[in-house]
Amino acid sequence: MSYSVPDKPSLDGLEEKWLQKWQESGTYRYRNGTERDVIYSIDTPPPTVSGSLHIGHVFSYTHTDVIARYKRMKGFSVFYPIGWDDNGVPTERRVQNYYGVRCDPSLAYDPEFKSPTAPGKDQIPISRKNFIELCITLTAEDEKAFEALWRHLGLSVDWDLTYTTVGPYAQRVSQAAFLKLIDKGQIYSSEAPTLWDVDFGTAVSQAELEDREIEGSFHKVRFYKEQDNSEIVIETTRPELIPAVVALVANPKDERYKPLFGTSVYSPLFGVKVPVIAHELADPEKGSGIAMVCTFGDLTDVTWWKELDLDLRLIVGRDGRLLDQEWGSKGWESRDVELAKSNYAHVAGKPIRRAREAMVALLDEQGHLVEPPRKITHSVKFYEKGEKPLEVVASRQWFIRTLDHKEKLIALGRRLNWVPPYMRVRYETWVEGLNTDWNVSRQRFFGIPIPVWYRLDSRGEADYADPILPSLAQLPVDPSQDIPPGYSEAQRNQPGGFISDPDVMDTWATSSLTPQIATGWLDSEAKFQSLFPMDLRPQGQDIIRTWLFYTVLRSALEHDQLPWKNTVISGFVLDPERKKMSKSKGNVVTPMPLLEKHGADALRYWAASGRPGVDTAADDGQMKIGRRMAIKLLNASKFAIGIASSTGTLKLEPENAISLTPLDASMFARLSGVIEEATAALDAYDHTRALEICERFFWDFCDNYLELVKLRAYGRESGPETQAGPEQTQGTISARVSLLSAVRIMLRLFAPFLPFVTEEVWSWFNDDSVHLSSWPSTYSIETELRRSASELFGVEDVSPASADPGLLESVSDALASIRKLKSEAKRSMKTGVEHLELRGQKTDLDRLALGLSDLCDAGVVAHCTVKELPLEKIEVAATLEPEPTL
RNA sequence: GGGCGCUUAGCUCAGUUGGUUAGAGCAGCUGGCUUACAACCAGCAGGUCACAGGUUCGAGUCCUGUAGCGCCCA
Repeated sequence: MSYSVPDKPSLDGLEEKWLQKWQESGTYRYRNGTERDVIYSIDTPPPTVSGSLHIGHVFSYTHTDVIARYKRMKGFSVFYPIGWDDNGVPTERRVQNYYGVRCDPSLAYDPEFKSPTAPGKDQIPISRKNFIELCITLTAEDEKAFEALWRHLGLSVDWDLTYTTVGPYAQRVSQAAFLKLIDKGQIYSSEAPTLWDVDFGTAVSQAELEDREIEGSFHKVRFYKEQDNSEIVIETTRPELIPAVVALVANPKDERYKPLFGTSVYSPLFGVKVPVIAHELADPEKGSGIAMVCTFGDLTDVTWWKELDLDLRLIVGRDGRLLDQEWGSKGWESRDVELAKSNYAHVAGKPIRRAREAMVALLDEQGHLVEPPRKITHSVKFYEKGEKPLEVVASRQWFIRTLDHKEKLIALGRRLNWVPPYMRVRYETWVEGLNTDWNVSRQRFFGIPIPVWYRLDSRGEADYADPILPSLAQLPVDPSQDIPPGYSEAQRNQPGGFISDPDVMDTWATSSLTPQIATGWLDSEAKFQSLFPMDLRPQGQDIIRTWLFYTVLRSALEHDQLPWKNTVISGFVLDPERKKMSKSKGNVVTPMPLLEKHGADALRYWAASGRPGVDTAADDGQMKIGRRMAIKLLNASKFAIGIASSTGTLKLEPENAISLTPLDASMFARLSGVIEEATAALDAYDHTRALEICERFFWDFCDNYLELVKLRAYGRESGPETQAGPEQTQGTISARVSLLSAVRIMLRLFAPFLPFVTEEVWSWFNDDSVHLSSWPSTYSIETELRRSASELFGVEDVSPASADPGLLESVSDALASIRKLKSEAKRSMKTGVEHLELRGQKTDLDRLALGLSDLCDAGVVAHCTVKELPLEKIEVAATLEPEPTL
């Protein structure tokens, strides 16, 4: 082995150099293992590539990479893929904004279509197929940006395993899982009231909801009793829904309304007769205590409609406008049809807000409004990506059964190892609070199609109860393009023929299958069994209720077990002022400039200093410390390796065996403890503690151990009085062997955290990659010593002296005392000490004696004496050499 | 309204099952160009562990309550 240590080591250029070498030599390639217990498989979060790259990605992906690198060094075959989440609404929205287009499914495909280079003022309508092509083009671009970031950061993923959530394989998995759920009766379609975003034109699921406080108004509105036309006053925030009223409800215990239960009232403006009914969900404290039930204003209306078996009068369309109605026809009876018609004409076709204003004006004009509307703020459900309150519309949707499995899902959650453990609570409260099955239909364009067709009868009515399914071998299918078995294209949309399900799946319906997609579930049973259940799911706390929950659900339904053994939940990254980052505040920190400024190792150091689950600020200071750490590693290693491998006139002839000095042995005794603690911390996914432990040791190694041994390590080869004796020669040999071994071990300890600088230093005196070396153990210290002894001196027999872990510390303490004396005297550290007196108890002094010559070297002590005194700790007194007179 | 987490030095954070005098880094101050590193080194100073009770021989740590901050769910 040759040693090539640069004179002026630098971090510059390390990243380009090593990224290229790792890529060329396939350092991180997954090596197929067959035994499950020597494989470590990671279910990496596929980032939404249409989303912005931000510092939060660097943070949590670094945590995962530290674990991946650690496990690789521990000898596991690490399965570490990455995926791109290209699916769904974020991509559609980005394509719309980027190209200035919108999808109009009624248009025909235009193969000649060229997207504008910049968005124009008005969005250009294009066909679904053209739109999807743009989605694919743009996501491919976005993936490159993400990949560049990940590579720059030094993530040790195997890029050959990359998948996407809209690629052909993901489609196959997603559709196959869908069909299997139909087989098992765990998925069903139904025409049901559904939460609906009118802008996006799609249904949304419970997991995508967000409560927001918005301004609204309470309107006191008169209804009229059937018996005597006397008035009864209700309060509502949704007066535009009065045409859709189907009942009034009050609490059964409410004395005010008890006499009315079972009677009927007429609605104002439209004269629709509706029953007054008791139901415990009616809150006597709210408004006048009696509520108007409409189909549908909110989810409570849905509950009442179901439980009380009420009529259905739908008036809100999917575009968020009031639908036309035929007053007087069945279901739209009125005691004054003409009045209803003329009043409804004022609101029909209008969007919700405008309809509301018009309705309030009508109520006021015709004397149905008791008093002017009263402003309130109230909590309303929104789609998390939406801008308008959700409406409830009736539409056909596919649902995966979740409510039936709550108990099982909670039990599974308790078998998962959560880091930190309290994150499990979030999962449990979410599962406990579920109130609807999972709606997986989305009325969007870019996504994985729901793989079913429906037969049309002779009148053109679809048979939804018995859909036509493709075979598994046929997948992936696009029902809007592909033809069901036994039919021809000519039969599409024809009576007696078929129609395709028009919808795509919820993004999460695919993302919840990342373990199956990544591990090749449909490809190779052997491969799948060797990787699944996976070992680790790292992810953010914000998607416990979505990604984590859904993945557990799918695994439970498909495999009847957990999808992984461990989950590590990362906290948020806050801005440098410890405020939450958000686009609207403009305080989002982008990672690339930081990577360029501080370097990947520095950024990784910062990330690794954030514990799982703990919110961490994007702190410039911490990154600087990381950079300093990397530079220190360069310098200290250069020094240690340089001394160890130096050749001079000094003749170093080891005996048959090399024996370490007590001080050197003490250093290794401490290092051994560091290895044990760091290993235990990483096994518990506490990367921060592992880093702290190693860092503490390293800095102490530099400040004390290196200073103590450097003269001895050089060897006294010059000067008349310092003719090296055999003992001194052995001391020099011990120091050199120790320095080389310690550096090799420390580099391996830091390798998962600082992959670039450790690899660089490693390359100075090793032929292989530090990242494919083994993680140190107590046992490997001996191996390392033998290796160094063999390389440096051709001797393999190293007998460590009986190690006293406390010796290095007590010698270091004594050195600190000497430094303090010099510092207080305002003298340089190289100031000579004419006479040093060590005072303390005999046992302490005897111990110190084992490191005394090193202490005197480091402290520049000429003469040293000891004095036994009953002191708790060693104390020192020193006579410094006189200040030079100028 | 319910739940979870946090509150320790000017700042950012450690602090294992309760056990000497509560630690580190940054910032500050005083020194030092010491041939690995001035992007460095040495030394110093800095804390009523949010507050109030309780358990205990002993509480930053366990229990109860209060306040503030953050997040999740209604």
